[in-house]
Amino acid sequence: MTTSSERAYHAVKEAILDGRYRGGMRLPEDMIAGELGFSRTPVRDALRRLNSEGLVEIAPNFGARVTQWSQMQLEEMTAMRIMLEGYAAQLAAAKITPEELDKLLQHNDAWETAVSRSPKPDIDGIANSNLRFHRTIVSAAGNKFLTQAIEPLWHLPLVMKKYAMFSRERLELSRQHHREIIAALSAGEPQWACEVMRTHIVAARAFDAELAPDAASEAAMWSETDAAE
Amino acid sequence: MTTSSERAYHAVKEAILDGRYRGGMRLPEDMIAGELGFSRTPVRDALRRLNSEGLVEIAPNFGARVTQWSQMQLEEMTAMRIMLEGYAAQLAAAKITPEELDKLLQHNDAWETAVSRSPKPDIDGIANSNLRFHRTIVSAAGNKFLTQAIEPLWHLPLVMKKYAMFSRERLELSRQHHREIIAALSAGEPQWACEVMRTHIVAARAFDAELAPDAASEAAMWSETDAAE
DNA sequence: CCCGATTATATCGTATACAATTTAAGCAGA
DNA sequence: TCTGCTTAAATTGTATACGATATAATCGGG
Repeated sequence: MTTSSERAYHAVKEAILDGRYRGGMRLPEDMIAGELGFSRTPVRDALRRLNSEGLVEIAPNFGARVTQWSQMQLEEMTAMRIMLEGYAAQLAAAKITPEELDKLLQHNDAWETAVSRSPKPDIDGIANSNLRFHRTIVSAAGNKFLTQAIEPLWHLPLVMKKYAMFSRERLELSRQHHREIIAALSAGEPQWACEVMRTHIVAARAFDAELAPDAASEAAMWSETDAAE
Repeated sequence: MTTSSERAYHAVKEAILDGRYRGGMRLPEDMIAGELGFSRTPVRDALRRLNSEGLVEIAPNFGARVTQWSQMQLEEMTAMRIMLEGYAAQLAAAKITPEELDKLLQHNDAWETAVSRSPKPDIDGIANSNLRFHRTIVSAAGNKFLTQAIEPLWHLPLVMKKYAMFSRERLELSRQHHREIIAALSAGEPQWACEVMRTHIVAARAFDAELAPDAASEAAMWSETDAAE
């Protein structure tokens, strides 16, 4: 049986990533405890854990609120992803196993299925399979500290998936990138893998910036506090 | 007044970095609480926070123990430092302020003083001023996520400072590196700064590996568990 | 003498109670 | 009406109690 702390952690995390708990919203321990049917203790554990992952911020004697990122921080996160995931792809190319490659193919199949669902692409499906795809590569890189450094940076795209504009061009380009990444990893070419991965993330950033210049900052900045005034 | 959780956190962290709590040692909440004069609650908070920083590992219904790193993980950590601190130096070169540069000079002065203390170098002084030196650069880089990713990687050199061999050559080389880093940052040369910083860390790794081939792994692997058997 | 089951101990997981602190509200006075 | 102080409410910080779980020790059988 999983502990209450664990379940509280996942429940709150999911609520934040789903957008039910929005940036800036306060998260009183009592409230969460009431919603989930636990006491404050496990909720406290969960909030502090989320704090260390950067999803919530805690002020002494005041409590937790959902982190809201500024436009500048969004750019900082992306810059980090480019560096770290590029490195991950490089390492993975040298040591990825057939099993991991197979898993990668499966996630990519799921991704393509979600993309070509009619009449509209399956946004949740895209986000989930995409995350698994990237996570598999980082895992294959086999550096525990790299994994820990990257994980929090994936919160951003998940929080913002609802605001993302997935044009047909963008999806087609991502599809090509995914396939080329798989090719580079299969071929065991570290530098190739690194550069394609960087391209993949940079291109996504460009689409976010050009197609929806304000959506990102809006999504990030929107706060419960502001709304109340 | 700082909270008990905060103080417990710093107390335990210091004990680990000082080597009083060694790798593999169990840290029962009751025991720590007794030593520090707190109840279990704040100690629990502290241990979970240290867990997320990687200094302790927690198993459900078993408790916390001080993390011990394998030789491979030590290498992974260093590889991460090379990448992240190189990037930090690059960013810092473009935006460091005169105040930060001044602070950097002060930490370097302190470092040189500690190095040339007679009759023997001041190991603690070296470790502390060195950490402040590096931390100032990362802070000047102005990327919050970069800071968070690097901080846990500094635990390693602090835990191992007592085992490190600081030969005169090594200290002299580090001195030159520090000065060149300052020069590159002053000149606002990102690429120069990045490469010197990488050199600095790689060189340190080489000294650790060559001068004391087993000390590192010994320090890392030595465990309370093993000793008891 | 060794091995498996059972009890005992140590430790954590969670709930709850109360103290401490911060924020917000209300009120008096200028 | 606005400012400053006092009071009230909300929320966290900490201690403690009890139940749950894993590890270690003990005991009986082979």
